Amino acid sequence: MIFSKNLINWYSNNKRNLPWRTTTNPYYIWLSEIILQQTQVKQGLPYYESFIANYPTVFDLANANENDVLKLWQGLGYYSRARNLHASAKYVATDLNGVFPNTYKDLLRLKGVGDYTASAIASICFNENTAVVDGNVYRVLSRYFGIDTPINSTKGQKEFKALAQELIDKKEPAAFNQAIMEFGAVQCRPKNPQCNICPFKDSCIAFNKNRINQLPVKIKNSKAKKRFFNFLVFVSEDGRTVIEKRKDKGIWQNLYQFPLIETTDEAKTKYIKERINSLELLKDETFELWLYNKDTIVHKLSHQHLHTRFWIVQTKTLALKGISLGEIKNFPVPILIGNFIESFNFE
DNA sequence: AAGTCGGGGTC
DNA sequence: GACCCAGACTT
Repeated sequence: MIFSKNLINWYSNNKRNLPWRTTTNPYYIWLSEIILQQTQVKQGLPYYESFIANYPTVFDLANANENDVLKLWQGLGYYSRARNLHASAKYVATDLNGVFPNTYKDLLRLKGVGDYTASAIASICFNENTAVVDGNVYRVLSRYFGIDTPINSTKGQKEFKALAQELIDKKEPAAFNQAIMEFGAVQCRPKNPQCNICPFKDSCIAFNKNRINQLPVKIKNSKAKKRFFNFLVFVSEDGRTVIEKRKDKGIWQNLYQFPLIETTDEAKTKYIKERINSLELLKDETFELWLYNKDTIVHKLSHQHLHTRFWIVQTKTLALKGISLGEIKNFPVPILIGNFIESFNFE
């Protein structure tokens, strides 16, 4: 198909120089694809570099502690990716003797690897004829072919996957897949696409019907909910504080945080004081309480707005537990906590 | 089929 | 504010 040939041609002339494009080693390609899920290249790039530097082989990653893997992932978000990455590394290292699955079908068995990622690895590493459909592909195809089916509907997913599979260059699946994604990322962008210099503008339906800014169609998602977080930052005279691991399902699973009091609305100082008094941690210890951030920090996630306050709790000593202030930097924490630690400047 | 899971960036 | 990003998984 001429469209596919032109796309590959465009790619060979315009592709960015990226580190994972110099290898077909499935470990590195897999690593890059997991990191790049719902993540722009610019944001993922330094994480890719640090992962291959710290874990040059799948065995290194498999032998790591989950805490260390999460620490390296800190700030990238969607932390289930890191947990699944670690679990899959163990699976490949132990059950498969370090040899990656080499087909789309078998790759799908890895935790954290879905249709897109299995297609990407299978095509890039093993020349399998499986089309990738990511956000870029949805955009390029919906515009070029003028397709109105919502891309986040079941019907849309099937339709675009089938179309991409029809278009893929069977002799160069790796080049085609990367070409269509790169084209979407660099030229056929969500906002202000470069239609004026586009090699496909004569045949692009959206461009010729002046519908570029209407496509792709996407079903709107629900609004973010408000939550109110009160973190208790204990600081004892002997330089210790308290952190805890988030065990529950939900955001930030297996990351660490200061003891949290979640309320249904902006908490009053009196209420926080009462809650601290009821903690076993302090026994009969007296404490001084002050609010660190006068302005509530609103940390925005995709589906939640976290109205956050950091309460400093100064005491003489802490009953058992706790860590020294300097140790905090070894634990993986959400960026919300990390930013506080940096500004508070422990020790 | 609808929700959930982050953080950074653009407009 | 709304929307997007080399999506996957759970309910």
